[in-house]
Amino acid sequence: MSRATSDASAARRRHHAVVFAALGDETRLSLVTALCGGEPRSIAQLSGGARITRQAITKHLRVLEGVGLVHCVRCGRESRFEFDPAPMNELKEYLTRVSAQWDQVLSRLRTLVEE
Amino acid sequence: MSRATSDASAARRRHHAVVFAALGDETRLSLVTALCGGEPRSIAQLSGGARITRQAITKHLRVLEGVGLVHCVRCGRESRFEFDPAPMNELKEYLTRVSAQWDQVLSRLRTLVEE
DNA sequence: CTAAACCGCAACAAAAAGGTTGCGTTTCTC
DNA sequence: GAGAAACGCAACCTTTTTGTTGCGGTTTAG
Repeated sequence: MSRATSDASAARRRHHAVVFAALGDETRLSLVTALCGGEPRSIAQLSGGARITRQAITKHLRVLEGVGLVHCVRCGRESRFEFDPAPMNELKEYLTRVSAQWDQVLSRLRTLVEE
Repeated sequence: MSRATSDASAARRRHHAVVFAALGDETRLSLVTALCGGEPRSIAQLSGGARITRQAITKHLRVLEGVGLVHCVRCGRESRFEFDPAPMNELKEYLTRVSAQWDQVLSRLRTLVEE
């Protein structure tokens, strides 16, 4: 494997890691759940009912925005956040690749045993 | 939704969050990549070539083990770690559910526009 | 116009994560 | 049996993350 290729795969891995990390928090996962229902929601709406402050919710939203899981549209005095599925699809592809590789390992093992 | 149901979904979300968090680190993602290739590897093997200490690698492996992504078998004087795909499959299902929900949102939106 | 709603920024504190070092134990190897 | 290899445990440090509070700036509603 060339240097450029390994650099590229390292960069891809790093990117996957930050997206995984963004989803690696219960509060942020709740926000994703709330937003993937369809309607964009303001910060006030999203922090209503939460047991942490609006500022904390805002920080979590900025983390999600940072990896592209949501994007923000300023609308008058409120900031509306909307879900974006693209990063999740990347993760799904990654998980699928790993699973496929593992299945291949298992089938090779089975073949070996049968011989 | 009943109280028991919302508790259960909260617990499920919490579980997903910790698995996501386990994958949300570049070093741990490298370890997963190394282990899903098939052969179980010892800590010494996995930390050989890394630029961090064996102890740091050990901690990361314990995190992965904590969410079931790998399991450890003591083999003489060495601890061999092996990949386990189950938690990744759970995440894949979760991502699929969210994507499906989002697609439904989009198709509803399209129907609304066409009317 | 005034008050309230919605939000951003910055400073701070507490907790968790990531990493290192030192040391002791068990297990091979010669 | 002695030394080396592989590992676990625990203390410690540093950085990042998570959350709060206070304040000021817009935008909306009455």
